Amino acid sequence: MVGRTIRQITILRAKTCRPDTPACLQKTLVGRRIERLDRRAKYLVFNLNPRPSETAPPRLLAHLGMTGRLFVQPTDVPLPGHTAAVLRLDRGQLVFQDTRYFGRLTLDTTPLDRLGPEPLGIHFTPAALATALGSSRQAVKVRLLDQRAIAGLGNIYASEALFLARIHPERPAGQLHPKEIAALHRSIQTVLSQAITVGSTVPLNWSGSTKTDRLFYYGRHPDAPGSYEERLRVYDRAGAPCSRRRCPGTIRRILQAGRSTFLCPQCQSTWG
DNA sequence: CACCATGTTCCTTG
DNA sequence: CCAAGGAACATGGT
Repeated sequence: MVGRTIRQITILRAKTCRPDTPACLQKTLVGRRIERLDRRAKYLVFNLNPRPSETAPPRLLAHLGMTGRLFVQPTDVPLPGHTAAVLRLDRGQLVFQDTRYFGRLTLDTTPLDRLGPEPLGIHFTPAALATALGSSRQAVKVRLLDQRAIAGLGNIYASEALFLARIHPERPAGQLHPKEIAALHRSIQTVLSQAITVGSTVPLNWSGSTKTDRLFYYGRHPDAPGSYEERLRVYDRAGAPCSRRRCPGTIRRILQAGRSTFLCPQCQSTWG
């Protein structure tokens, strides 16, 4: 997409670009060239070329929410159901499809200012994690989902990281011992790195009959059952035996801040 | 029919 | 100040 110019914009769901308006996006983006793509937390950042009078180049933020998909397709291919927005380019069109409309496509970049450190960035050290956890009495799992503490960790990988670190999700965040913080730090990086590796090995193929799409799945992959499955150890595995060697535990599901948490009560201890 | 869902922000209440 | 809970966004799978 880098180097292409936005020729036309169609917003089919006005709320997708809030707090902006479709007209604002139209005015700001049409005729603009995409100079660079960045990622910050779960935001995809489109850096656009500035106009002569402008000091700062505008940035377009995309967040996929839970069901969003972003892809380029030829202009003569019909739009899929639940298409929220279309950016027509020099060649092809960028489609933002979002079944549940939790996603965003906006010029409002203020969410970036509130984000904590990137878990795979150089600033994310055990000390940085200790700072992020602070002296909070909040459950560590809930804390890990706070994007101001750590940027880009979601519900699945929060459970996975705590399982790998053998830390009970309900432990108060501020009461973890230095060794546990070090283990959690390592586990977060391991879980995310492995997920990225798995994702990057899934072949991308838009042509022909296969719909292999490099998306992440926690259940069976729709086209390749078993072969490209993510290997999640606890998430969505309530009732299954713990995958840790010689652990007799059973994976349990609990609710924290309205979200599902999965854990093994046997090997994730409640008391450091 | 009921309940659940990979996310984030904002608001109210205690 | 902190923490918890609900709402909002809205659809589809089981």
